[in-house]
Amino acid sequence: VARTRRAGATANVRWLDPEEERAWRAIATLIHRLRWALECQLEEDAGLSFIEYHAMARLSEEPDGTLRMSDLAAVTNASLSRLSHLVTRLERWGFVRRRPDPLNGRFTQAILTDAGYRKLAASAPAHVAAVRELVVDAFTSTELGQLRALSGRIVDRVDASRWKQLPT
Amino acid sequence: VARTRRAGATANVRWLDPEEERAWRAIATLIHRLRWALECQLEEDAGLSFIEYHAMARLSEEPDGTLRMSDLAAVTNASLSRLSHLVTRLERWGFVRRRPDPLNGRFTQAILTDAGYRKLAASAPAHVAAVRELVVDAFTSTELGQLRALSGRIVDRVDASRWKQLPT
DNA sequence: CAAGATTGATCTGTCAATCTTC
DNA sequence: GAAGATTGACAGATCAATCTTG
Repeated sequence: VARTRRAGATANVRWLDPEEERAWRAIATLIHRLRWALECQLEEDAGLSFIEYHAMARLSEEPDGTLRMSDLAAVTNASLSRLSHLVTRLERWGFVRRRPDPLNGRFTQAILTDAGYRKLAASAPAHVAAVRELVVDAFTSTELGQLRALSGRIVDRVDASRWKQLPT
Repeated sequence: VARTRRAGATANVRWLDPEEERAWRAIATLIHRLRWALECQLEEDAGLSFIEYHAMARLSEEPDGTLRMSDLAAVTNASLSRLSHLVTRLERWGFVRRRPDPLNGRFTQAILTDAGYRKLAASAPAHVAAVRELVVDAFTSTELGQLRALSGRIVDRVDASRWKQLPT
């Protein structure tokens, strides 16, 4: 992280010891490289970004392929503004369409089109294969459980922190 | 990931079972949210992005505060082009300066300035505190070791995959 | 007027093309 | 001519401001 003591930071900071430092670097590398690899895979194989793919995947899990923009933003960890730009793109490509929620005109529904379903169906196998290759198949089911638990603990910490908030 | 079977992807794909799916989602959430939280923390407390901070932190670890651009790119997981833009910014702010490597003019050295050291020293305590709060202090040292090992295994897989390559 | 959503300005990252040094 | 580095054009994300509906 920061072996900056010699630079004059003399405060009473609990610096990371070597063991902690190594663990932290491993995790920092993970969150960078794994993300990058999956972005590349989707870009190459499907011409979609990670978030575009996952937005469509989430829609496909709804019985009617429909979700409110604000709900979709929440499940994809995206800001509403980012999602709006992104859905504009997906709309231009014909994979999603938008309409005001009939039940409450303040909401906007994002709806996966038939072309969207087909795109997803064509893209999913390669993506799942990559997730297996890079993550799932690297572990026993016990280890996978550990990994899930440990990851969950960090995410809980984030949720409890002052940075839990996603952008506007 | 993609429960898209019903959308027509009938190929012989090994889809994720519920257990695997849950583990994968936990990791996918982790790599997104943790990164985001740390970006926010550094932005708020130091006005630096994650990668700007780490570029300076790596420089500070060298005895002379100096690293070749290509080496700095490698250790920060950045492309040379990204790093170049980024160092231009750091240079404008007075935290880093550049000069051709005296030993071999093809290389460019990035050098942390005194102002850069001071900036880092001022920024490090809050960042380390965040890393502790969100990650390190959430675990026993045994668990931290596990986390490091599990993360390392994924990174190894990425390195062995066709997506290991970083961009130009 | 508050919640949901969109838009436009701006900044950062990527990609391709270029420049320099050996 | 190839490795290291930079540059400029473009795509995508953020932030603040705005619009719309209840």
